[in-house]
Amino acid sequence: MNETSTKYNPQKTENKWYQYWLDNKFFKSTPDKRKPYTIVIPPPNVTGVLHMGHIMNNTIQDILIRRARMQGKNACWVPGTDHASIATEAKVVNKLAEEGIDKNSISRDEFMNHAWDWTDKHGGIILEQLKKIGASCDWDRTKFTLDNDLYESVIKVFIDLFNKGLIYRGVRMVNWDSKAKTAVSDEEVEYKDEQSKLYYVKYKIVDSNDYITIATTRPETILGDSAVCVHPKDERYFKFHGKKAIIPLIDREVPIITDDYIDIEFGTGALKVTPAHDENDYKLGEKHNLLSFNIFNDDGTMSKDAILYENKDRFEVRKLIITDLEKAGNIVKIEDYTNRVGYSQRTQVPIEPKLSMQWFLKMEELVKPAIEHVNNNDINFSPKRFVNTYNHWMENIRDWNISRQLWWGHRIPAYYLPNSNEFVIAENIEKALILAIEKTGNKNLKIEDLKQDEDVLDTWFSSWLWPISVFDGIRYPENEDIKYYYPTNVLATGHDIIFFWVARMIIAGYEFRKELPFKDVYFTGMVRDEQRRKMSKQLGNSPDPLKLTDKFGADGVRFGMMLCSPAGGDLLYNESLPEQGRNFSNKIWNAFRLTQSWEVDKTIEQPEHAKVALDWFNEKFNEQITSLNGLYDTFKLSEALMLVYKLFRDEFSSWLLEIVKPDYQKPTDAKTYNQVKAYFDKLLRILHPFMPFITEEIWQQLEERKDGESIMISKMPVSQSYNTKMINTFDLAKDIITQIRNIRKEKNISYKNKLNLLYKDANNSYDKSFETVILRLSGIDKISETKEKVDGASHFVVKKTEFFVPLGDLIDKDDEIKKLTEELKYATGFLNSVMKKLGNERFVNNAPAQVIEKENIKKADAEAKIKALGEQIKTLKQ
RNA sequence: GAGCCUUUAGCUCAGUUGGUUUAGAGCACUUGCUUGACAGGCAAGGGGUCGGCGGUUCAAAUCCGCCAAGGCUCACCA
Repeated sequence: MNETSTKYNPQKTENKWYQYWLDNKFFKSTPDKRKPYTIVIPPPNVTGVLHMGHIMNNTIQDILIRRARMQGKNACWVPGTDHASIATEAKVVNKLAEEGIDKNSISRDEFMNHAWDWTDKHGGIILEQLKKIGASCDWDRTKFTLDNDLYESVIKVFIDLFNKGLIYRGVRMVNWDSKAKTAVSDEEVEYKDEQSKLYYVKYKIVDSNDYITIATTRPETILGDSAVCVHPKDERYFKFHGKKAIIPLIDREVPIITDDYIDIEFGTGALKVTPAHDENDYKLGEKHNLLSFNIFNDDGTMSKDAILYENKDRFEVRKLIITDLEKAGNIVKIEDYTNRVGYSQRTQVPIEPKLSMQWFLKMEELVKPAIEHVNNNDINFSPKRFVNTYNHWMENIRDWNISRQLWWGHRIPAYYLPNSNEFVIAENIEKALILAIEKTGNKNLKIEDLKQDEDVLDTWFSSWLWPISVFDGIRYPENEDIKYYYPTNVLATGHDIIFFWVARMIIAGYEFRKELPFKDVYFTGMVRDEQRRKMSKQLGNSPDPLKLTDKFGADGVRFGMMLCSPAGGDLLYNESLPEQGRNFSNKIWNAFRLTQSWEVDKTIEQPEHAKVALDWFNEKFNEQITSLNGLYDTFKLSEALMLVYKLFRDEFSSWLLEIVKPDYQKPTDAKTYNQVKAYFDKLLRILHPFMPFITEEIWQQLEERKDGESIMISKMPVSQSYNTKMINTFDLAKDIITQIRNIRKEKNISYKNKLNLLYKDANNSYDKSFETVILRLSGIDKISETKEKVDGASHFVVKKTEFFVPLGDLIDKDDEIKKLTEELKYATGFLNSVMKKLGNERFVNNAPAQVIEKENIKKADAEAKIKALGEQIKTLKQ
């Protein structure tokens, strides 16, 4: 009669329900009287595509937001994308290069047109992909960091910070990315250990035949040397104090200076000093007033100032100069050496320390409230340990280089006066002109005379405002949205961007709204493969998430991702995870098919076994809801899912449904049917945040639903008190059933052969509440009391009650004795461990009374069991 | 070099302020059952001296110290 497929088919339902949710505007949120629950998405790169990390991260957010919505809160999940200046610009530059267009040959405006074309073409694909996994974002609120309102917010913030004296411009040693041709922040540099060489090179001493030997890993920078430095106390070099050395190949005379920065033990104890291309050398240069030779061009080739090898790449030059130095007789030796080389996080080329003019944000004062409010738990990190990492960075914070030599981004609102380094800061050129006239007193200045700074701001300089700017709280601090939705409730993001983003959002929150940006931060781990390798395109170990959803269903994939992603821990992905999710979908589906197949006969009474089982399930359900809420509160989402999984699969399907399902081709009573349906409904609701599609599909079929009804706006079951005693009693019944099943298995007795069960209850502790359940699930005909031991019966003890299953000839005495002896051995061992405690005088004198009481109960139970087992063995042996 | 974290069954992890059976779950594995919801399901089973050593305590997977292995973050040794 039921033609529903035995397998759940996600393809048939997922798009349908997503569209239904959209059509009914269930994701939409506007301020009202309810409590808000707000999440802002960590904006993915606008031209990015969905990867496994996004699935995990956004599934977490969707779970939290769907639950909040069902709890009656006004849930608002704001989606959006990030312009990702350096990454996107690199993609556009590459694309232009493929078309034979050099970025340097076109104007800024032309480039921006290309970049916008690219963005329009590829942008937002990732948001469409998020819909496939069920993300319930309020799409009407979708933001992009280069939208006008967000752009203006960034500029406004820049001006504000400048006027507070926190932004300055200056020449500093910065991390130069010679591929993207821009400076990057300290955080954007990744250090890698690298096998390289340590070159020992001798420099001739002026007016002498003597040489001084230095050691360097970067011989190409010899051309930029302006001194040789030794430790003032290094006796080997006393003779060179005050002398000059000659740079090989270019014959430049440089002073030999002394400074206790030098490590006497390292290399030869003599250091070549290249102030323009090394942070420490730069400091030495400033201290000792050395010349600075900038020997590199912006693209990493040698500049005119290098004198030799002009326009050749720095790494090619490294080889060339070694050959030339060898020819000139200056190489003393070359050793293998492991050192750390900084790479640009975005372009993966080695970073070149370089002196350049940049804009910086002073951080020292800004971080103070951000440190305070994380450490006093106003903002709560899950897991807690990330507070350490956070503190370490915040307490050693350095000024933030916020300028980038790129075009794709928010252009720095500094306008230079004609032929001058003097500038004014203003939100647009018209206002800049007014300020410029004020500043110079020159009323003839025109807009054309002003020149805007060419640089754009670091991408993170816009992202750090995200929780505020998506609600337009920078431009309009008193608007209804920002007042209602801010602070947001929870941020779910990877711990790899704790400094880039999380810390800076907290700083911005306190600076611009005097308030935290979010109450909780849930740090996710990385998605890795089974060998703990990061997912990457090169390794080819990253599955295509959309293919996975095709294969296993979005619910299956979500289930797989969540089942073992502990907060902050890495997820070791393999395909068995979504497979388990798909299998569970089938399980739910088939439980539904089962209930659908029941025919209801309104004339029959509810049988006793169904009544007590449903009573028990009510208590069990409430107990589990209470635990579930606790897990949510502590962000233990994997455990929360596991709890729901077990509740559905074990308690509901394997126990409850097995008990209440009618006999083959028999009808069921109306009361049982309705109660089961009601619990099914409740279970679907608690499952919904994890598996939104299948729960909607079944929920819609479970009852007649009106158009516009949906599980996603139904009420989440709330925690209620529950009867622990009933739950425990049922557990004892489960024990008895398991024991009988074991006997059947051992003796190979089919369920078709009915058995009898007798119990001997000397302590009056046997609870009969679930007898009808025992009868039903263990194929027992009759349960009766006995005062005496029963011959020819299999025997077991649950709690303090002895049970006998008469088996007649099937009993093998030796087997039975062996089994009981094993049990006796365990019980005796257990009793011994209890007695050891109770026999310890100091334990009895010092331990709390309730602990001792528990031990006494254990002792009594064990003794009763041992006595019963012993007697039974004795009987058998007669 | 500094700091932080981790170490519990084959794998991934729980284990709440030390005391609810001489340690738990999921997956994997083994066995049995299954023509009446479930290309699977059900039932059961095996598997751990809680990284090592020492200490505190009546009581330690849990607290402290040392050691070992692994990981993360930060840092200017050419």
